[in-house]
Amino acid sequence: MKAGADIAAEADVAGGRQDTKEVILDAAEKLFAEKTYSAVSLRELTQAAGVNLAAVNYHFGSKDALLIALFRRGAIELNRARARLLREAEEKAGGATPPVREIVAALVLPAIRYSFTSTRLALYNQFVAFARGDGPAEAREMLDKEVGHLQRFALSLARALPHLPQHEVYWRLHFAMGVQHSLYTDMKRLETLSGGLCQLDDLDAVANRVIDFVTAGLEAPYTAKG
Amino acid sequence: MKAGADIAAEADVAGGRQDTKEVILDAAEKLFAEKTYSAVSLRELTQAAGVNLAAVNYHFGSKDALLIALFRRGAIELNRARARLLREAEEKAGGATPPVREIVAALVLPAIRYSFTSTRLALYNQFVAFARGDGPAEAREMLDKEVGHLQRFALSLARALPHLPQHEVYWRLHFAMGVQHSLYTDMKRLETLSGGLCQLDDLDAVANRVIDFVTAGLEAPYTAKG
DNA sequence: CATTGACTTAAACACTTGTTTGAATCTAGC
DNA sequence: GCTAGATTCAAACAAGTGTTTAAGTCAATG
Repeated sequence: MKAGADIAAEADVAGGRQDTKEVILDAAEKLFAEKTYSAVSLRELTQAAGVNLAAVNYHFGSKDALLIALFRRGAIELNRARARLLREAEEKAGGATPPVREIVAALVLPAIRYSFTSTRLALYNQFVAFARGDGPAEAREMLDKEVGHLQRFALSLARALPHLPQHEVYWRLHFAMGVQHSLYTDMKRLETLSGGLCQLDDLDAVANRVIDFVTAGLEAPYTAKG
Repeated sequence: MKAGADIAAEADVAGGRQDTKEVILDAAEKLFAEKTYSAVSLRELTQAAGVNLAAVNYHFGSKDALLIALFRRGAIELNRARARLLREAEEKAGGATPPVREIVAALVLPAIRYSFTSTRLALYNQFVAFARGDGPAEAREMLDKEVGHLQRFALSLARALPHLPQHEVYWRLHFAMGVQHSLYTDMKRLETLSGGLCQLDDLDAVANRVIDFVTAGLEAPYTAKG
């Protein structure tokens, strides 16, 4: 049985090999993003991580549990960063509503940072498919909690865009998430489309681009039908 | 050996059972979208399609070849529809450049239609992962050809948005594709986020929403850095 | 130093995977 | 009506899957 894994986390960091649990998570993050959760075998995964085959089942219980732990690690960090930025923007605005552009920045910046430093976000869709499919109820609950975090942004945007009906705000927030997704899926397509002209190199430039696009989309005039 | 499969395609349509090849493609389209290419076994797939286990290998050669054929069927139809709409918009504009909004409509409308009638588009990301991963060169070539079709839209948009440098046009076209993707991935999130308020029910309304958002994003002022 | 408990390891387990086979069935064409 | 070729079918195949086991290693504790 395991026990002190959490306490003795940073056992021999300088020694070269970090905590096994985290080594596995890192390797899984990379491989699941490159291929697919179900396309990556535990043998391939553990070999890439440099750990024994049984390590995954020992430390996480099962392959499914590994995916859940992996998603949890990423979701917590991401939502924490988003919430902090949104709070800062709200404080800066005093009692008033922050401008749309700053709400968008709070929503989008953490994800953009991840796009530059890791493949962490790329497995979101994988996890959704897993959760909706055969995945356990625990996975579905995590997705629901994820939605809960987005509600704060929906609220803020609704206040900043009073000319829009509530459901339109939801739709446009959804589209904004789609733009965000485009940063860690299909980047290859953009690179070949642009002949190598467009790449994830300058974080500030990319961030500005995304924020410009999304802000304009959110602020677009509302053309109700007939 | 097979031979007359293509000619005798519509053998007994009225009899109840359509061509086996297409029954398999339809079932695969549905299942691959719901779960994942590698998460769907041939046994599950053939059972859902009501055909024998060996039918896939007989008609397509392998599971991989089935995925490729599936993607090809969808890509051809989609690109054909897009190209037609773009051509019509250009003809309507005479020699001049069509307005951004109509270019966007040509790009987006066919995909939106598919989102309402089938799960066809949902496997795009799956296919990308497959092609970049262990997939055969044939798959990668298909993706490149896909990019080629997008070039026509990049060109049209560049003409309609002369104030933007070329690479910025590419980026924004990329974002537009991201918005499009949001229609067939994560719709569940939007539904729970909005408490069931937002759904894929009224095609024209959704189309207008998407076109409004994307057009505004594309036409956003260009804020070059430094 | 011996012992405990967390961790690692190699081997085996039961099971599912995609694919192949060879016989059975069906369908035109002479 | 019979033959030839396309299609279907049940059964088997080899390879790979996630998981479990039991022996082994190691560091800290008493």
